[in-house]
Amino acid sequence: MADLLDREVAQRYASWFRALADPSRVQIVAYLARQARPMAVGEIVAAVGLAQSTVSQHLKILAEVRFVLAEPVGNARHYRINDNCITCFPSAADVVMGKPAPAVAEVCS
Amino acid sequence: MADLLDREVAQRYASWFRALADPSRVQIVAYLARQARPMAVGEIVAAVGLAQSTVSQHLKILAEVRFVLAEPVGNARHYRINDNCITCFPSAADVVMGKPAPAVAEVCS
DNA sequence: GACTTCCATCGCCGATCGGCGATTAACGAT
DNA sequence: ATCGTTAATCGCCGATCGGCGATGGAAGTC
Repeated sequence: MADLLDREVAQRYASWFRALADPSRVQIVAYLARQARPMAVGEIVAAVGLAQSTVSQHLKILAEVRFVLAEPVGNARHYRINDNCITCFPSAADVVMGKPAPAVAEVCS
Repeated sequence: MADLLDREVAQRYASWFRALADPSRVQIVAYLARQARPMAVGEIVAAVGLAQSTVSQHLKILAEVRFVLAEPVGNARHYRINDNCITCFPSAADVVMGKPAPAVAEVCS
């Protein structure tokens, strides 16, 4: 029981993985990660081909774990990838798979 | 729409993330990844402190995506981490976060 | 054979999920 | 003030999840 991953850490990582537990959300995050500029919701809707309300709900889930960040632009809202997650999320995957924690970065703010 | 991640790839990755979308399963995988030898179900039950049926169900989910492998040993069943996942799962996290696919390893058999 | 041990499976429960259409709210333009 | 436009929220649905106790089956022990 000594080398059992701390429950709070496990819970945080699980919340990250749960945010990507849906193929549409995986596509949205990967899509935003590949864009140079922040994208409006309508553009994401066009890209993934789901209803606007559905995409909005997915974006809310992704924003709650701060995988994506939003900024209001006039009438619209632009979403972009959170650069901190680009490094800290894969490192979480490393930790789960047994590699020693790579220094800091545990919390991607 | 061009740089939208392929749906099938997104689905496979989502199934991996969904397998770790629960803190108990994160603990189980991390636990097995840190063990030198395969562990019996009873040992895992003792480590995580859940009912035996619950742990067995979690192990089934983890085995379905081949994060863990099982081998019968006499009366018992020993579970161990799938070494292929140690590299291929974090690389999936990299792909989602926009890093170019690191060569092969896409499928951790 | 009878008995124990180990684990998978079943059935049940409340809770959460993923999808959608409809509505509401905020903003820009006229 | 009245329109469009954009996006968040609401309410509903069926489906899945996570937990448990109980049952069942396979392998070891006596």
